[in-house]
Amino acid sequence: MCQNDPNSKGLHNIKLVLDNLNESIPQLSIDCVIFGFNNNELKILLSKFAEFDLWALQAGFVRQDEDIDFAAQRIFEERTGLRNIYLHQFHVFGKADRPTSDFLEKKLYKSGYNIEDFPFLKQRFVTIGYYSLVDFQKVVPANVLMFEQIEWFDINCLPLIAYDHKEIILKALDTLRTTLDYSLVGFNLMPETFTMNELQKLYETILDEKLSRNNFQRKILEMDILVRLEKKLTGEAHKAPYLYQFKKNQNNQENFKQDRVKKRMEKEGDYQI
Amino acid sequence: MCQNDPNSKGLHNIKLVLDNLNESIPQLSIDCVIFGFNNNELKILLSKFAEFDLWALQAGFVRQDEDIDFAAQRIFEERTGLRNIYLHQFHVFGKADRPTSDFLEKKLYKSGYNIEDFPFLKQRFVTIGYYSLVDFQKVVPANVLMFEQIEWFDINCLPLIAYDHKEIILKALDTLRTTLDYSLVGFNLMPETFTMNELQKLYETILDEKLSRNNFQRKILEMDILVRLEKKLTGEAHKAPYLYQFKKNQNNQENFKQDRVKKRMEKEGDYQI
DNA sequence: TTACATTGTCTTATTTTGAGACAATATTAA
DNA sequence: TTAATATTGTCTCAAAATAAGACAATGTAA
Repeated sequence: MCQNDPNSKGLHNIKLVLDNLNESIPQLSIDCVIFGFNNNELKILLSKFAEFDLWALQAGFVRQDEDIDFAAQRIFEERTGLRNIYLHQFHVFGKADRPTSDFLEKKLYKSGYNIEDFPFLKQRFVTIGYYSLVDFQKVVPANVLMFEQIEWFDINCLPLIAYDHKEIILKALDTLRTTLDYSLVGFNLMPETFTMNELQKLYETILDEKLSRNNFQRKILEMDILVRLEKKLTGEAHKAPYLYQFKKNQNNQENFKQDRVKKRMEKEGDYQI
Repeated sequence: MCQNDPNSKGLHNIKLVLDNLNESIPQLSIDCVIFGFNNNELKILLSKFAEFDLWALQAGFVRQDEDIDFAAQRIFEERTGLRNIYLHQFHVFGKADRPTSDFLEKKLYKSGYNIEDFPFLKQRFVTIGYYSLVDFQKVVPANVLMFEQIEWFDINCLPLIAYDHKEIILKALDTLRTTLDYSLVGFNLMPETFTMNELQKLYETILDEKLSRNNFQRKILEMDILVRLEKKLTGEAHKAPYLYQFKKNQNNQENFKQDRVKKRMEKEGDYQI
């Protein structure tokens, strides 16, 4: 499942990072929060630093001749193998006291590197957060640079997270929840075919709230974004559910739309006119 | 109305820009889109480059020891005199071909400067867009750096705009429209007291659509965010409207909320569950 | 005093949402 | 073979929200 190039692991790849940095905009980075859905759990893809028990978002830099959106695509593609997936730029994190990478210092020193060669370890970076929604089954996670492991983690069960990436993850999740677009999120996170119940579980997981079965089905079908296929015989002792598929063409990644706001407004006693 | 320090105009202030840049994160800038409402027109505050017929957003850089949000506040305060106004970070613009400041080159050369001293003129900057909503009457526009004029422009009647600032303005406007929060927008853009009709005009202007008078009044009053004051005798030949005021305390700038999304969804044939 | 334009509010029809009910049905147990 | 069971697909009806029309109230001008 996981393509690990043995040559692209460990701290010796710090040179590659340096090379990347020299061709990139200084003190600016990109962090990708990659969401997948599997086993009724919303997951994100994290990479483990070689020689540290620390996990981080899929990150990289912006080359001098590169659009920031393209840089995000490149970083995303390197780690997932997927192309043409919409990445949504959701927030810039730029506190003056953002954590730096100086935890690497000691190990680099031990490994015989000259610390003076890595001034960026102590520099504050401003980072642009992107998130994406992917079909869990289609991703082939790949290690890059100084990471030695890449894995999916349940959003409710995260390991020790590097930098302020926990905050970035929470902000991405919040943005996903408050701007949820029903057709787009489902389209990207679900496999080819699925049952209505599986789809409902996805939205319940993202929103962290129970939805009523009858009304969910009615609304989704009214939206006219699904094709009903044959029944799925699950082998279980009850009526077999239909399989569904998202209608093709109709989904336009560029046309990312927001939603899910009214409900929050109402909860807070506010609503629109 | 406009505080113009004669010492802070013209190209000779390019040195100040240089000083700022040397203490700042390279190739990263901040652009503030400042919205005001006056005379039933939605306006933004633009500054004119000295010696050019070119207008630009209120922009600046992020100091090495400064939060990006704080930098935006500082830039905003310099130009408006206002403090503690919420600035909403809405998008990062980072195309590889973003226009640079090289149009300044010729004039700097003529003025006897050494062009080699200004390498940043040809560098691509990534810029973070912020927008804010302010009470038109409270702003005291001030020139800074190499700008010689600062003025409000009707959103529908803009002058020649520098860089890609037109695109940034349109994106800010789009964000304002699609995430409109009724209580917050009104609270910030309206003067102390106003009539219901004036408030309705504001929303109609922002949304660029006509709203029905009866339902607007009902909904706004149901939101319970206004205090009704005495009537306003306008001298016109009809029933006098009441004056209103936003309830104090109740508005929390940190708690910026989104709205206005459902309607757009519906127009596009999509809606939430 | 009347005419007029606009305001504040009420009413009614329509649409949307929330919640319960029930028949249909694939499998298991008897 | 039949009954029991759990889940599915759909319908119904009440409640809530929204849209649109109507009308009395009222400052000012004629």
